[in-house]
Amino acid sequence: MLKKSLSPLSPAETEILRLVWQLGQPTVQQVVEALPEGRTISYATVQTMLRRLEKKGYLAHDVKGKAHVFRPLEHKDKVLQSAVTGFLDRLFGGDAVPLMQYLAEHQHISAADIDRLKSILDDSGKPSK
Amino acid sequence: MLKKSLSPLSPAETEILRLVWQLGQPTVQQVVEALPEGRTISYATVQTMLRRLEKKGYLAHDVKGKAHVFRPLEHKDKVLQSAVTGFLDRLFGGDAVPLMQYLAEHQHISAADIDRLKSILDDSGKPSK
DNA sequence: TGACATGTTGTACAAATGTACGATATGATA
DNA sequence: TATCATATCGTACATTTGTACAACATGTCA
Repeated sequence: MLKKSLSPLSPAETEILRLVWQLGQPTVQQVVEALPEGRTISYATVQTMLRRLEKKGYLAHDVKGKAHVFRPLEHKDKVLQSAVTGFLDRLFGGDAVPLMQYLAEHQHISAADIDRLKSILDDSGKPSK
Repeated sequence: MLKKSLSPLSPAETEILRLVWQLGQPTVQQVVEALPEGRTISYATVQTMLRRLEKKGYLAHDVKGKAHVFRPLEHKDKVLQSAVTGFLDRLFGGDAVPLMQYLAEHQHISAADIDRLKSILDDSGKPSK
């Protein structure tokens, strides 16, 4: 069986896909409502994005009343994998460390987050056992 | 004085801009040679990217012999800022923590890197002095 | 059951993107 | 100085992207 690799996601599509993950099984309307403050795109545009995501194989929909309810088809991890890898390659030549440094320095990371990350880092540092 | 915000960078432009940073003051030829293994795009295409980057205000060039020598106009940090922020917003709703977790879990981070990151995290955790 | 609000569908379209060819200019070299 | 190799410049062009309108369909409620 040939494993069709996913079509590339455009930035705007990525943005919408994230909202679908966040919402679970949203309708177009719900996605629109979940758009972040200040991000104003029309209902029709969101709909187009969802349509394209479906065509590209990232989503499927069920009909509920007269509305479409969208749900993810591809595993989120898989999508993250390729999105993050692509980004990392383009901007940092594939090296995660400078990106992590950048994030550590420029983003707001809470004390709790720090502990959590530290333990992940510890685990990956000292393999298994 | 109005501070014109930078035009958005396309993925392919980003890829090329990174190489310019890496190389310092490269010619088209040098950028082509620095392309990662397996990334095959023609000289002419790289040239177009450099031209567009220049038009968008990210690069300038000097003439050296018959070749153009490109150099960054915008500060790398500023570009990283907007590229990382955009990516983070689209894929993680602006929250850096899940991205860091993802990187910590999926990328190869050396023990030395871990120490380095931990100290950065410590510093950002306990604000100054 | 007829109108209304709300959905989807079909379609459009300018701009951006990724890719590159052909023509022309120009240092270098014999 | 004539030729060659190497640059740039102008241009092209199919796709993709971002955005959205108009038309048609369909639950719902009075």
